[in-house]
Amino acid sequence: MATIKDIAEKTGLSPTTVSRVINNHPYVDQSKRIKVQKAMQELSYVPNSSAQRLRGQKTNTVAVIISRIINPFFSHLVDAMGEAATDRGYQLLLCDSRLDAQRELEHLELLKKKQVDGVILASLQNTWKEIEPYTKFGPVITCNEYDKEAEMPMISCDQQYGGYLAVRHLIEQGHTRIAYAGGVNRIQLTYDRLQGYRQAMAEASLPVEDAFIFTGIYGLSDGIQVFDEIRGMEEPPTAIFAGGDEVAAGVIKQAKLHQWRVPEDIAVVGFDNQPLAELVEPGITTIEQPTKVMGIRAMQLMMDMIDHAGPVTYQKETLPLHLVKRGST
Amino acid sequence: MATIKDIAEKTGLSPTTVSRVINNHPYVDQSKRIKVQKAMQELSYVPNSSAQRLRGQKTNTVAVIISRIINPFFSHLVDAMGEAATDRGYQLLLCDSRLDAQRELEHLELLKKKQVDGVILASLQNTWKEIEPYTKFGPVITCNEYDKEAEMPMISCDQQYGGYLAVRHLIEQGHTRIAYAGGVNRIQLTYDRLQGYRQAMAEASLPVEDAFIFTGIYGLSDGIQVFDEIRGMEEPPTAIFAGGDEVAAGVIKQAKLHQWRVPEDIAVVGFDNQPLAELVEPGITTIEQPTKVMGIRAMQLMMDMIDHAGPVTYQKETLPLHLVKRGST
DNA sequence: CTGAAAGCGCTTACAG
DNA sequence: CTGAAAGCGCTTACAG
Repeated sequence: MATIKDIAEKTGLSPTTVSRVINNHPYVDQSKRIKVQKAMQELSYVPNSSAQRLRGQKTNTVAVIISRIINPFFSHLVDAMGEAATDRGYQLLLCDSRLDAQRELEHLELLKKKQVDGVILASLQNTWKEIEPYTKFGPVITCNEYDKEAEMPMISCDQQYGGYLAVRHLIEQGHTRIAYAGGVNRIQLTYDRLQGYRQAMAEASLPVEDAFIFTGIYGLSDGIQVFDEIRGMEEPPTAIFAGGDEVAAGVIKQAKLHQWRVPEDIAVVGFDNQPLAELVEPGITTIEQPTKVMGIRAMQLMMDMIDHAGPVTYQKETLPLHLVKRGST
Repeated sequence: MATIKDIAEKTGLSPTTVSRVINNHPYVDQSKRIKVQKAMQELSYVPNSSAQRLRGQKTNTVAVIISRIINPFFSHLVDAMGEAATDRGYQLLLCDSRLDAQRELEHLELLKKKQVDGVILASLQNTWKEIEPYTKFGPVITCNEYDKEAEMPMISCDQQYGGYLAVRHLIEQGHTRIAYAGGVNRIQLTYDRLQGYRQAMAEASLPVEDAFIFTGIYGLSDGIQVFDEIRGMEEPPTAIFAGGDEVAAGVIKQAKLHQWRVPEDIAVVGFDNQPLAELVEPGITTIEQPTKVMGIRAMQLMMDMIDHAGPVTYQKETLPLHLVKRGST
């Protein structure tokens, strides 16, 4: 493995000069520059990145923490972030927490280790109290998730409004008995969606029945289970707002299995507008999040923070959300 | 940011001793060990990873090259690899080529830069000729994709057999006019699936019509387009083997739109057994790949190669593939 | 335009 | 059991 010293020896120049041509400095004699470039070619020399990082105190890498990459929402978000990073010569280090708070903290250690220049939290398993100590080691921002108490930049969508939009739509379709099936309320984002549900119900003077509120619901199988519970009710809801398209797909799948018609017997609204939303039958009415824009904005903000390195004014940015109507309502 | 020197000063010991306790060396006086640990706590010290990497000539990171993370096949593969890596203290650096050969080569440069200890190619846009020079800078293996000429370890599935299984199944269902819609033949994996198709057809003495062979087909919209072409044919096929579940889903979606019944008017077989295969209606008969096992095996093999660092005997490993029967056939 | 020297933060023989 | 010294491969003032 060739080093800068090898190039220096081969060309009879100093490592300093070689370094200058590597980094495209001006004030290097043209003929020497060419000589160095030729030698680098011949020895297929590439600068050692650990040495550059150690010396430069910069990694050009940002860590992105998500809960799990197999969730299409995250894979699309990461895809957009990665593109934005590459455009400016940054790398993205993918870290999944698998919903484990401890693991999330371990990933934040990357900042202390100087293995990354900054961290984007797209999933949030800890509270601001746990996160805060890390912020003094480098920029930390949130994307998608947020925390009311946190004092860091956050790029997100108005989840309460999303929940409100979904439920208002169901109410407009004439429903009064509406169920909710979402994640865990400890997470702000989930909690807010439920608040949006309550807001729409209150606005229409409709009562909220405890039995219609399902929490800790995430995937397809959860959706199936929720439907089974609904099916067993004396007076079941006629509509359900699910906190994810996969949950919605599970409800629909199971409903059809039991000969319930969608949307006639049960109407369903999902969340995210994932590809599967238009593949299942009927298509899922859903709340679309501007995933791509959100990812790009978050990565750009992060890179700006790193590049300017000044104390960035703490800011929140909220992106619009809208309803996509399909056959399930 | 505390360094090893800070800890040494604070405790009145040498950096050497501090390093010893960081690395859990034996032969450190117990009381001193505790003193150092306390100081590390207080200064919230974490070793600088660039320094460790530079000094140790090891990164504990492996690069995984895929074409695009939003492809569920890859997100599941990466998920499995990531878990296997974490289990042994390795990190996974995700690199997407977006099907661009040049970008793939740039990712291979990570090996020269010593930013990773090895590379797993789960997507392959270059030929062995281009890849080969990189192999002298560290272990490079293939997972999922393969190349007949390449002399590197490869963990993969027998794609020809997969294609054969799919088409034989259609033939057993009584079909004789069978179309194929897959990727680009420049890729060995794709080419082999088509060979499997030909093999099954030949075995049943069925002719292969050129008009029934569609290549360069990848996503949902490609599937829609393929169906539209089929619909316009004088004598259309009665079945189609698609090189991916998304393509299959596109065909089915468009078929239903035009009132063709699936499988009565057109039977469809997909590939990968992705979640969506059981969500669409009818469910997609598909070829299941042991994605998880493949990912874990590849990562383990890579870590073995890195850890033993000896010249690994060049090996190929082929994993089983099987048919999952659903409503689309 | 060019080079010698110092140093980024660590670890590992080596000597005690 | 412990420490001084060298060195991993680079870049950046500094002096010329």
